[in-house]
Amino acid sequence: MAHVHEVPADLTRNQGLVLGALNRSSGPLSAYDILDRLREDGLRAPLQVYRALDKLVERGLAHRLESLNAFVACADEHCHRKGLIAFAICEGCGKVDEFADAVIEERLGNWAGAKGFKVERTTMEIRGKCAECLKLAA
Amino acid sequence: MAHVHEVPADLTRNQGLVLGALNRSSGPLSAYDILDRLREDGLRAPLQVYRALDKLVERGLAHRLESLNAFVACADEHCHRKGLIAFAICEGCGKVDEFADAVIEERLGNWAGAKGFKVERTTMEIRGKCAECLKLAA
DNA sequence: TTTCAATACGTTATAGCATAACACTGCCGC
DNA sequence: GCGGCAGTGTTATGCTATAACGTATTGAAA
Ligand SMILES: [Zn+2]
Ligand SMILES: [Zn+2]
Ligand SMILES: [Zn+2]
Ligand SMILES: [Zn+2]
Repeated sequence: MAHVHEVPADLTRNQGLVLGALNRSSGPLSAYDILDRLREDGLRAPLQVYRALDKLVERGLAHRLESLNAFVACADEHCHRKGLIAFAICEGCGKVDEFADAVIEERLGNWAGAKGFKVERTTMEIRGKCAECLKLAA
Repeated sequence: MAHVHEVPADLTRNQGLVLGALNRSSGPLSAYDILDRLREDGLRAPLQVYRALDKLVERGLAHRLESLNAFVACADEHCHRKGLIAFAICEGCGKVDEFADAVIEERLGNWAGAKGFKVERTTMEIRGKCAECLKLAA
């Protein structure tokens, strides 16, 4: 199990609930998944979840996985949105591994510099099978 | 304007129409955008477009941009789905630049090798502003 | 040539993801 | 107090994608 951030004290109620749901999950959750898990806590509409997610993602406490239309809690102790983050997503068990790579970041920076392109954010998602799932399938 | 593939002869009617629409567009199109542009040609349902897109993407003639839920025609003469492809998407004008980087690919390969992760496909999308749009804003 | 499998097609209905618009609340600085 | 700002709650709506059905076409195997 990867590192789990302590929950910052200044989150609002809804933000705390949503981050809690993400932290308790073993894999990515869609906004509607989250909503379903928080109905008992009083959440009723998708927008309540999306608004909380926006803030969490903005602060680097959660990440959006574009290729899944889903979200995960940040699993990297040092992450908090400095620099490029890559995700490896297992199609077998759904687990997500989060990592950073300075060389890749530099490489992208070079490309952007050469083209005069100003990078605002980068999505990098690897889909495949994790070691455990490969072992099981063998 | 980037290179445009000649349209392979063995495409079905619907596939040809969809690829045509993508080729004529200056930017990414959603499946529903494509549908709207092809109603005159007889297309009526999203599924007709999605099915064609599936085949085109499979063959490397088009690409899906996960962060936009949209599609582009392949713009790289050599592309055809060998290896990792990265996309730089301008938030200003919508233009998409497609490129490959062997170093990044190798780097990801290394990470995957070390983790025992089997890569099946990779999404890499840079969002930002292209040189032209930056010039205009200045 | 019949038969069978594979592939594409057309249509309706439905599921899943995301935001617009509006009203209201509580908080903090002025 | 007042004005601004961030958060909230709610309803309605829009966009993206697939399920499930049946039909048509094609191209080999039998
Ligand atoms: Zn993180
Ligand atoms: Zn796995
Ligand atoms: Zn391409
Ligand atoms: Zn631009």
